[in-house]
Amino acid sequence: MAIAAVRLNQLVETKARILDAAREAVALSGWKDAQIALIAARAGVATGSVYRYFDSKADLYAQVLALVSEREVAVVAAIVEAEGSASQCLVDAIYTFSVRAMRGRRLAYALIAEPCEPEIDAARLKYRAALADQIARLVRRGIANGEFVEIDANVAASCVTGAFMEALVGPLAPEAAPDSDAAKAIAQSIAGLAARMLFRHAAPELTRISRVSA
Amino acid sequence: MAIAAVRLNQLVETKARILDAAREAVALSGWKDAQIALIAARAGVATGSVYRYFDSKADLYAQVLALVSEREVAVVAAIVEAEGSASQCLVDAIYTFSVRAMRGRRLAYALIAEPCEPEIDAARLKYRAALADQIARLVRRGIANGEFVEIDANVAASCVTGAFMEALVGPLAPEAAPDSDAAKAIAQSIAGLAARMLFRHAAPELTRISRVSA
DNA sequence: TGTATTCATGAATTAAGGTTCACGATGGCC
DNA sequence: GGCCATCGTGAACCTTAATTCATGAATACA
Repeated sequence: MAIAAVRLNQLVETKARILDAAREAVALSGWKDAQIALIAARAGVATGSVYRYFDSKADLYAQVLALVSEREVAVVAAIVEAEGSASQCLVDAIYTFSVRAMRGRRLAYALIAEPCEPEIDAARLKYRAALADQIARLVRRGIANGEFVEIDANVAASCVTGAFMEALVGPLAPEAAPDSDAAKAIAQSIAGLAARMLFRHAAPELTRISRVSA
Repeated sequence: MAIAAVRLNQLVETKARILDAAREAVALSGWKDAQIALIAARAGVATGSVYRYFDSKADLYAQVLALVSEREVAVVAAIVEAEGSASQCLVDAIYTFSVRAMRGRRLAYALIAEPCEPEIDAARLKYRAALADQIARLVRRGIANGEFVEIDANVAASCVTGAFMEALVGPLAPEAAPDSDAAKAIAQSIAGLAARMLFRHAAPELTRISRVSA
């Protein structure tokens, strides 16, 4: 039984190594390297072995997406749950998400926006939806306590999510060194802008933030 | 020469018929029907004939995208150029774009959000960029005359474009119920919200708009 | 009318990876 | 140690459309 546990552990480790290899390949050069044969080589297993752990390529990448996304959604969820005004939580959530995305720029781009196969693209929608759900909760809280304008929470959450996502990865996405002051300023701009959509009263601190980024 | 002109005309017509067939196929059932053989049959020509007019499948759909998109960008551009406050132009532009998109839901969904082949997806970026460019011009105008907060125009345009595009995806999705009254209300919500990001002073009329959609 | 050129055809070819599978190796169990 | 179940292997197989091309028809022009 003790030995069986070791064996099981190896299975889990191999699966993890394949997932890691897949994530790394995408983080390094995007979806063009997301080929089973390449991933297998990178993970140090045979092509066929990948199919001992995953039903299909789509299944593999759905799990890669889940792995990375769940962490990000959890981070945002924690901020959403935090004490403080809905306005502040909203700005914090977007700012934090943005900074984290900029840190893993290539991977974030791949997971959010890079053209990829339809099947993988479809899996991304779940991630986006999960993120928008967190924002929607915050929006409801802000509306309930009068901080935000009264508006359909789902539409508002879509707008907010779309705004910061597009600004982060869109064609006009700013290129700045991760963790640099410039990157932080951009994240602040984005967070400030996106959150402004909902504020019932203009946020005085935004002016300062916008000056920093200008 | 007169006969040669007729012949030339037929060539142009055939090309147009193929483009139309491609657009209609996508408008009817999305990218899964975007196959050369199907398009050819729909246009009443042989499969190979498509390649007399287009270099490749990607080329064909790039032209379909251009055809449809240029019209939409032109509509937005006209509104951007129009008299009036930048705020009003911005709301009008987004509202009009949204209403037009909802009118041709299936096509708009395919052109904006539906998972599709990477090569076609890449072509969509040009459209998005062209649209964002129009918004950016408006943002600069609004900043210049003091209507909008002072912020990097490209970041702001990305946020605005991302906001209304993302918000449209849900309502445009084939599974969403088409309802034109609700569509107008949603378009108003989206336009009001997205524009609010930039307003220096809260727009009093948004409250009314938000009530309509709530 | 003869001939060259262009255009249309659609079955056959290609391409590119995902997926399978027959076989060998390894570990667990008695 | 012998046997069974599981896992690893990677070359061969498939699948799915895009793309090509040899052939024939139609047209322009002399």
